[in-house]
Amino acid sequence: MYAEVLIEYNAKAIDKTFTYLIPDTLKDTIKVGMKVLVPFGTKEINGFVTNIKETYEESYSLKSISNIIDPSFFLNEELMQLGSYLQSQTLCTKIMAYQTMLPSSLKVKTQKSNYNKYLNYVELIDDKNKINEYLKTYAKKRKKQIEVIQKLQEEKKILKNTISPNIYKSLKEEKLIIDTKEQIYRLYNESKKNINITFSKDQQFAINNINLESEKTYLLHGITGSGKTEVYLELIKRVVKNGKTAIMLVPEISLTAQIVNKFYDHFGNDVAIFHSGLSDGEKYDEYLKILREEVHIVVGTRSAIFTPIKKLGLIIIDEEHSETFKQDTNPRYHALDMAEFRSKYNHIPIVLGSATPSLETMARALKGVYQYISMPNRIGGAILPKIEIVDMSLEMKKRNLIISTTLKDKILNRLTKKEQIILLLNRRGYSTIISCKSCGYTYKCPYCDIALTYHKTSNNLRCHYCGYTIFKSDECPECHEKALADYGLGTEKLESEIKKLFPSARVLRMDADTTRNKGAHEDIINKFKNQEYDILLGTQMISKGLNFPLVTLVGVINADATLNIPDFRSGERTFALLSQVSGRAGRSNLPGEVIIQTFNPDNFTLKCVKNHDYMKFYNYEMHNRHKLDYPPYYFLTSIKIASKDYKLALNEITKVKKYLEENIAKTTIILGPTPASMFKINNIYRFQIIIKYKKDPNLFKALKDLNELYNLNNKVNIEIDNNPLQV
DNA sequence: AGGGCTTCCCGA
DNA sequence: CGGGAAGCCCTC
Repeated sequence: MYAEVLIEYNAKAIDKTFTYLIPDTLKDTIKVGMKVLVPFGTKEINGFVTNIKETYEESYSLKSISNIIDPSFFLNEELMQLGSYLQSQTLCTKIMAYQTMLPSSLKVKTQKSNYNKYLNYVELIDDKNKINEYLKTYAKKRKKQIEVIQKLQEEKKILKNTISPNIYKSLKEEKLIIDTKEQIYRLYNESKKNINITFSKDQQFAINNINLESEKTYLLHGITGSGKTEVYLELIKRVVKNGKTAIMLVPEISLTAQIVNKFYDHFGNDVAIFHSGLSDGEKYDEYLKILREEVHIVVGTRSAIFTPIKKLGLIIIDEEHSETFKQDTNPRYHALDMAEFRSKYNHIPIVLGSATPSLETMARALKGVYQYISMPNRIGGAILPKIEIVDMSLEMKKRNLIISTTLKDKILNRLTKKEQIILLLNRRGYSTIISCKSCGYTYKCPYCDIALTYHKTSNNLRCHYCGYTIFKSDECPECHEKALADYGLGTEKLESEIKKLFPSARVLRMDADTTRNKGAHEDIINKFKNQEYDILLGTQMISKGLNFPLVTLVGVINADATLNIPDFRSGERTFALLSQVSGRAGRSNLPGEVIIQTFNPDNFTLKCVKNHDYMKFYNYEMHNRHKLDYPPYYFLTSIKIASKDYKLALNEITKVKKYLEENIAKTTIILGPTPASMFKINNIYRFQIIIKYKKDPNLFKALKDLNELYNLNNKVNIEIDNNPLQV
């Protein structure tokens, strides 16, 4: 028998299978989808079996597989097919596709001997005479030893580390005890509670209208606080009752903490969890629980879509609009795409949940491709917070650069009432955007409607989609003030400003810096929840799914920062973010209030946020997208060419454009080449082309060919991203 | 990817 | 002529 094996070097040049002989000793254990050790060139290296066959025709002589790395871990038929689909969609190397699907503890190059974790016990030997003899002989002398023996007679086994080392040693020397061990899981939770939920009308409607026997995709559009989680729990309960299993994807760890606890409460140890915060050992254990079919439910981030759970009955993607479901490094896959594959394979439904669905999803729902289910009311009759927009250009004249008078008064008011406050500071983009500090004017591309990026060396502003360029003038083209600048504010500066303004307030900061360590994230959330602090300030990570009943005020410091990021989706992102952060206010019987500070008080997106009007925003934004040929009307693909050699990169990207023009449909729009949004990193220059298409049967083949063309070129690298989120 | 083999350039 | 860097190509 022969095996086709992929070599575990992620290199385009060896992205093909090599044939090996299967030795007789491994014939019965080896399976497709297993990791093996093979001789390759001069050394032994990890490989991955993609096929097993009886015959072999080539003329070269074969080497034999040395060993199987771990026979209990392999990708099953479904996942092998999914891997191949992943490879074809993202054009990554074959080995990378399969590696992506296995937990990282199995990905390590130098294979660790064992991730299994055990508890060590001691037991008595199976020789009663010998034990009685000992008890008799030393009845008076060795009291401690006899205590242990008696305890062992009662309990059969006791933990090794509860016996003192000297006693253990002496009993072991007398050959009276033996060591035993039992495997344990690092994460274990049995705290299943009996919880009865009474569903709201909306929730009941949603549950009744999702057909668990169908193969449909549902959009569950429920406003913040409408109780989507309880719908998920009920659906999963029904799936498990039918003997099937479920995967639920969540955007990130900050959400996972609260959601995972809810799942533990409802399902106890029937849940496996996956997220990047787990150690390799923990991931290994959770994976093992699934392989051994000990759990029915998987909750995790993006990569949890690849778990080998059997009898899959339902896939849920919570916060469907979240961009974390698309991986932003190779392989650039979208979890929804993978979910659709598994839905078709298993003939099961997908439920997408969101308060602010992505435009793509909403468009499909309205077209009837997805089934649309709406939950327009908050549970318990809670009302949505009142949102007020504050014009910062008026505040500028009062020298209030960071906190407006309105927000300041409201914060003081909450502090005296002992209620809590969340302040959101938007992330700035990577590129420099020029705005007018007096009137809020921002330079935009007339063709692409995105903010122009400032290039200091040439003192001009450029669109990185189409290349449109204008010179930067000294004064604002709108109000003619000399107030054009790149404004930026970090969380640290905001923190010191807040402390200055409210010296008695207890302020907690949450951003990339303060959450670097494991568990720091949860720590901050718990501290704030326990009212150890009055004000929580941070970046977007504070906006997601957190439920703090005492928060009655949310302040958005600089709504413009996300609005002006040069990306056609910046409006959509701003709407989702601000709606979500607004949802943090007034989640109990205390009414909530939101203050949004901006230089663009008339911005349509902000007005829609203010009125909690998703549909109005949707229609407005769809109109823009239609006008400028953006998704969901067109699909996008970005192609980047990277090289240390500036001229070579420019040369090659021009060739790529020519190749595309000759090989893809004439109706397809090719934009660029332009410098990519991160043009020069580590002395590597990157140019990009953006492709907009509706239907192009030739495109995929052309991309595949281009990818292969550059496989053997080690001076130039090509990066292709289908449906990119950031362009 | 990484090792081995060839090529090519330059100094002696 | 030799040595060493640089490029090329193969790995079942």
